[in-house]
Amino acid sequence: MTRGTQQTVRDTALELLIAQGVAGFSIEEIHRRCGIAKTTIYRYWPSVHSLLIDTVDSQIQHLPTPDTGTLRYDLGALFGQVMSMPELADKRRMMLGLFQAATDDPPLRDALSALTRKRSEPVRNVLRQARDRGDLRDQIDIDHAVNIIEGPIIYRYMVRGDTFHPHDLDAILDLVTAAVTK
Amino acid sequence: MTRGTQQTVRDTALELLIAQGVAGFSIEEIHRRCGIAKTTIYRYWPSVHSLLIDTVDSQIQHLPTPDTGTLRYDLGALFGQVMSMPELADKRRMMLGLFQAATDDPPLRDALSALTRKRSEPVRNVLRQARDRGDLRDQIDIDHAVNIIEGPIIYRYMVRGDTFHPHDLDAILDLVTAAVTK
DNA sequence: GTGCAATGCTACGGTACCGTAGCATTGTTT
DNA sequence: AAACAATGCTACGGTACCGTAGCATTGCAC
Repeated sequence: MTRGTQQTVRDTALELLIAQGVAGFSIEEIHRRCGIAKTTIYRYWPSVHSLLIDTVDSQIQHLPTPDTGTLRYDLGALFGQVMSMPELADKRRMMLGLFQAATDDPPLRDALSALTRKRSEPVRNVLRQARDRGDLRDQIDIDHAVNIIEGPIIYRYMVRGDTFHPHDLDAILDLVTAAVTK
Repeated sequence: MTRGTQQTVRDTALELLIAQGVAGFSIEEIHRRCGIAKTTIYRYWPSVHSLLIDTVDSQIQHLPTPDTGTLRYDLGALFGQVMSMPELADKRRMMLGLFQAATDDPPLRDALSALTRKRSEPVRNVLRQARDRGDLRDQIDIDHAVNIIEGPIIYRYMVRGDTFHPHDLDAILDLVTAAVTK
């Protein structure tokens, strides 16, 4: 059951990365959590580092794009969903650790860019829909617009870890929507 | 020369925190860097943790507020200065590590809030100036406005570590200024 | 120059991890 | 049941830190 073993390690590694962040990511802890022998893990991954990269890669997933007909509603639907997901506090720790570690680790940096890029795909999509409807300011750069929209929310709730009230989300989305639409 | 010793440790600790981030912050490394004996350091600080808190506190400093008469120019002056400071890449690592570590460390969290609050003080000030001139949208919340302005820039350059072009800064500031002004 | 406070040195015991070696066990295939 | 692959177990040697103890040294105060 080669496949099963590797998959168990992958799952446990992800669980650990979410729970403890990069700092707590170790082969010994993965072993403790899933029982698979340290030596077995080393037979499939040459180092902790390679397993970390692998784990980050496995996180990349496709997210659906809402299409309510209005940018503001699309964004509300999108972030409302994200901000209410259960493991948010844990993913926060994970992401901060990853960003930090990626500073001097090019492979991790690449894996992480792919992850964040994929994660912001729906925002890019709803902006394209808005542009196609003619709702965006002229000549606006989509990447900048994505940045304006995600930035305040991510910085506030993911980086600083401030408490979240739906009212705040609405206020922020009102403002950033105003910034990019006609 | 009690004072001198403690100050040397503080300075070295800060230098190390900037260079290596929280992960590389250790008493032994501070000793290696400044020559002051490990035991002496432990005579003044009971643990690594307390020295870390102390070091973060010592980072808090007052920043000047520009007053050009226009919000957009004030912001340009402010962030132009910040984005061109020499140790930016290193402070990036430091801040990310601190935010992460603060997640489950209340004293550190408090020290860090004070630091980020102080750091955003000039932004709050130029927004107040703009409001007093009557340039802001009505009933806008200053804290939200600060968040809208800093968020995109900090997320992009500090968190993700993307390369920085002055042109991008201008584009972002144009958009966020539009979001908060009449 | 004597005495006392500050600082330094060395050596611990403890913890947690890395990555590897050698051998034992399990379980599937045939 | 024999053979083989996958997995597990135990024990290493190595590294880097923590925080403490005991004693040696320095250097300023008087």
